[in-house]
Amino acid sequence: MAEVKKEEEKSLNFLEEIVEQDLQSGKYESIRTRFPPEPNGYLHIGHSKSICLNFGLALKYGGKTNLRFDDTNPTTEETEYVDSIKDDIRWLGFEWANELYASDYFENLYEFAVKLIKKGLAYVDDSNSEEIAKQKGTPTEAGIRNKFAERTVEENLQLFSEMREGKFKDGEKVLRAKIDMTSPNMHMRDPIIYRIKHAHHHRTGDKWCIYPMYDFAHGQSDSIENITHSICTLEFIPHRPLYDWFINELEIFPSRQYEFARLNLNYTVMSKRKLLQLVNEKFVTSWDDPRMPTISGYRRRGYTPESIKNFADKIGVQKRENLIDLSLLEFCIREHLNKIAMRKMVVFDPLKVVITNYTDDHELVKSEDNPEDDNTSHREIPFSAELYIEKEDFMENPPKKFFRLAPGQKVRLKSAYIIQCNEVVKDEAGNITEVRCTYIPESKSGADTSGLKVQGTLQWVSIKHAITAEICLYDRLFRVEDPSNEEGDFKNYINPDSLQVIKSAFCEPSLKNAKFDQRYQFMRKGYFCLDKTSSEEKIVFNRTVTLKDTWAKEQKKV
RNA sequence: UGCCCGAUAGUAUAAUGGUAGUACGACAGAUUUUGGUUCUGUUUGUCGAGGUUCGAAUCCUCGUCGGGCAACCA
Repeated sequence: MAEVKKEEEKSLNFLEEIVEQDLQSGKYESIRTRFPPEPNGYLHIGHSKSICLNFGLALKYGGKTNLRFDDTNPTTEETEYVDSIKDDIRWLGFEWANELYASDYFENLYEFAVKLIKKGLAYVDDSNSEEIAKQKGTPTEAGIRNKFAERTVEENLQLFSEMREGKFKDGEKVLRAKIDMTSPNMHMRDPIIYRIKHAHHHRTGDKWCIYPMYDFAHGQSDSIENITHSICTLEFIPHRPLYDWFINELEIFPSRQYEFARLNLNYTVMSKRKLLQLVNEKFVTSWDDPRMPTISGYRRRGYTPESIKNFADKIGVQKRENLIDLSLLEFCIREHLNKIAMRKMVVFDPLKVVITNYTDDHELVKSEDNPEDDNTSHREIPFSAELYIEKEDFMENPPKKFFRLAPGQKVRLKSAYIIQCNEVVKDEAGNITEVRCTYIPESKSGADTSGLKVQGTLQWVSIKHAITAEICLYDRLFRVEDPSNEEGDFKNYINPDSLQVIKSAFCEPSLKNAKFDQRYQFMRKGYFCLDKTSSEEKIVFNRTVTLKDTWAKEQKKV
């Protein structure tokens, strides 16, 4: 009962409302959606919003979703992108009903164009692109129709056929829909629907030298597939009258287009064109560079599909422009990783600690793999008289509320003993080279009879048992919230410190067996995963996200 | 200057003519063998002016502000 109520309280987004109405009114028995990427780049986090919407809607209401590649422009599209897109969708955990291509419909689309010509609603225009642009007018001035619009149906049929046969060069002729050159909607002013491109297509090869424009391919493809709800982003709103016009004149299945606001994330850019620049101009290493907002970038960085889907759910769906806080995405990944990550101890910037009263060679201490898990497993970690702790966890002259190690101060070494610092050793230049401590034997974790209470707990590694690894620390790629909205080139706002590499960090020995699909929390540091380049010879970790750090925040205030 | 979208805390998102709520963030506190997690509390909002109504975030009018539209791109 309580569950039902909860379900009711969760309100629908505007697309869900439309779907429910259409289902209740009997307009459709079931729905069909599609995700229509153009294979000219990798998918980014913005696409994941669209993917979750399209697949999510179908899943929720018992419909199906097609994956359809919008491949009508052979000069920018490649098979590499097709593969990466399929890979990313699968990784997110969605299954498409059919893998389709707009290019599957080239023959249908050609016939549609012929039908339009026969109805006197399309004509072949010999003007070049400058002339066409000029005749189109401006938003405030009507366009004018040129003499080619007066060609007869027979002439148009003949010329269009010759276009297909390859009798003309690129740009020599186009096919235009005959609609209204005075429309206040620029898209209705006799839009170009076919252009000549003697280019090799990634699927149809050299079969075609004319290719349909987006507006003459997308809606018709939706219609051919009986898509009931064709969901796209806001910039296609002015295309909707055209979308409906073609469907109406062609007398085909009436798919309907609905628009939502695309996702924008602060401190990043979200356009394939810009992302391609970052790759081509080597600001990042590749499309899946962990700093990239691509799905493959987030994957390599250690984000989970669950966290991204949860994020998509939390940001909601609306028609207003938005700029989402990165902190929400980070919240989503921390929330998931906190539950699943194995805890490990790693020291990035070592300071040597000598336990002067520890006489054994070493012992093994037990530590839980995940305190969030009631049935957590445990591992054994070697403890000895010579350890590394983090340099920043020691201060010779600490401020108040510094709960870490300092002369005379006690801290607990996680899962081991409480130690007290007695002596600071320096080199001739005055740099601290090691600190000498004593441990309290009765304070062993799990068997503490010392009665001591300390405020700080540190991670540590035994020097002679430690293994080393390279660690990549990532930060936001841009220094400003909205790089695309700043003056000048967005690349001027790249954060120069978006990547910091620690060549040799000291890790507890169990990380020797780190697995590619396992997520780790390096205690008090953040969440990490193995990079795809990692090998037995050289272990490489990527930082997915830091832990929340209220101490750092506190210090910033000072 | 034409047409089309949109406007609710810092950021998102609910309330569908009837108590402006939720999440993230921020701030404060409790708990803690991670300055993590968890828990509690606090803070801040209906773009403006009119109108309809017993009652308006919601309906109407006029403004204001933001975004989009003039690729042989999608």
